[in-house]
Amino acid sequence: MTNEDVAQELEDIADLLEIADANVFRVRSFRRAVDSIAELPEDVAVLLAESRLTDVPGIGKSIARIVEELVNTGTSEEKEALLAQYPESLLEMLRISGFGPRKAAVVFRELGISTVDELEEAAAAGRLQDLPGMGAKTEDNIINSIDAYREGQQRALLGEMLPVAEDLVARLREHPDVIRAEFAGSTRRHRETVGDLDLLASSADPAGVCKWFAGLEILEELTMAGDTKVSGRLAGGRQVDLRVVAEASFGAALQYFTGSQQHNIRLRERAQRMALTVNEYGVFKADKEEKGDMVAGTAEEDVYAALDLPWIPPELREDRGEITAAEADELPELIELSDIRCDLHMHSQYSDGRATVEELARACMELGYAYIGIADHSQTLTVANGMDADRVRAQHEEIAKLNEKLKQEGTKFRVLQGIEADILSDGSVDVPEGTFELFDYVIGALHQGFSPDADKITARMVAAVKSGMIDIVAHPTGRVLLARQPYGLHIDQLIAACAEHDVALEINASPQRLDLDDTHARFAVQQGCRLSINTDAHGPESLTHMRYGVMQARRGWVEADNVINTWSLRKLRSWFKKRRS
DNA sequence: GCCGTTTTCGGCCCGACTGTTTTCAGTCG
Repeated sequence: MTNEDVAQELEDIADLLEIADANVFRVRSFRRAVDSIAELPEDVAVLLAESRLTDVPGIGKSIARIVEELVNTGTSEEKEALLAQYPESLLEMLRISGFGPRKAAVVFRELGISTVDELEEAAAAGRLQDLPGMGAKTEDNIINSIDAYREGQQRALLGEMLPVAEDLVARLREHPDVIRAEFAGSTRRHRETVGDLDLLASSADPAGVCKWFAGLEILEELTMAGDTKVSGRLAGGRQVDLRVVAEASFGAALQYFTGSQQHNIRLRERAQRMALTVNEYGVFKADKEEKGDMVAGTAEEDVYAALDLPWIPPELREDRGEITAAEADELPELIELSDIRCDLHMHSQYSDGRATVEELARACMELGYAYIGIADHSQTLTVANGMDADRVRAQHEEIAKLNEKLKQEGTKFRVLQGIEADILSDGSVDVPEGTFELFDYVIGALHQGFSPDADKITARMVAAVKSGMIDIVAHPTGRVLLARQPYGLHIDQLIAACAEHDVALEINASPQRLDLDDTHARFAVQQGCRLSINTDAHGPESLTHMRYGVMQARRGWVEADNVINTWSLRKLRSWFKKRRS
């Protein structure tokens, strides 16, 4: 059972407990455990075997016992007992916006409704309006929400939503009554996927701005329209929320709406201990004499300062120890896009890229890089026009000529020759016979023969790492966001091997991959691995995806020196050389 | 159910909006 499976089972229990009207704090505990397990870099089974599970924040004896039961038997008594009272199909109903556990319990108890289809039918037939707390309007909303749900309300890629958020913020800023505007939420935290867009503005006339925004033609549907808050849906069903506050509260509101929810809960608990209270309008005194006195609110930095903390970068605000680190003044100095001096994984026309080597080089000079590496596919990957030995030699000559030309032009920009070599089913590396010496470096990658057997895949990759043939492991888990699960892989073993043999792990910056993810990147650095952030571009236009790779690295607490792309060409070359000797 | 620089018991973040209510519960973030 994977961590994801365990988290799902615990979430089911939390949902069922809520339907069963259990203690709200008990439910909250389960939800906290779900989050903790979902983002664990290590396998729960490993933690369990080493009795380290209760070290995880939010997991105590009871939940640890349930996890143990799940890992050993695939189910738990807790869940079975709940399923004896409520059918599992009720859980799907909770996905319907505006329809929660209370209403689910009522329709099941009163009318025996247990599926989304039955719910829709009952709402359409007007059978819900006699139930307590429901009326004709409720039925309309349920029908609309079920439509939206069926449209497929899955999360969207950050790479798709960030440009939309940037555009909407620009439009807000053009409004004459808007003082400041930003996007917040998971978009500002640069999460790899985004559920909805959270926008924030300050104004002396919040109601006027809300009214204007509610009338924008890009909102295909309006779901909520108050004097300080507007919610609607974009084409395609994506939800957008706008909040408008007074300028004096902008910093507090930005902090609040950036989240994450767990991070905010930790902050507020801390505020309570300091006799303060935090909400989206500011930080206020909570003790009797001065109750309500405002301490901070205009700037986000001031909110943290009022809580005796340095400002915490949004990417870290996930309740993963950032508040403790901030307290001790031990926040990482996160890598920035401007630290990146090269991109080492891109494809030219020598395999499946659209541009020539020179076009890629010129585009990267424009981006301000000091050098790049071309890494075309190897011969086994015929579908991607992988290079055989002859083509490797031809490319080698072309790159040498280009470097000579660049030298003549007086620039120090240089092009390295790498290769994205397939790691074959026996763990050998597909570098064409007699060409190994030509390459400045080799990237190892898995593209075919995905076995369902995690042990096999792991052994194959570890063998390649141990062979001394590869310098970087490309997109280590093989996942494609919202499309393909990672191949089964014991990533802790791969990370251990990379640390031991000084092989870098890639953070593939393609918005569809972002592989490694944030928690694995952090774990890899903790284990002593180097990382390499690369775009895997197949044309010049996707070279700018580098920013998404850097965002993911920042979420993984990664500093510039952990990433080989921040090194000078001289330093990187000597590292490659040392690895070969 | 979890947790501890007031605590091993007694707390647990905070507010907007909606729809159904005559003062508030449910849902959401």
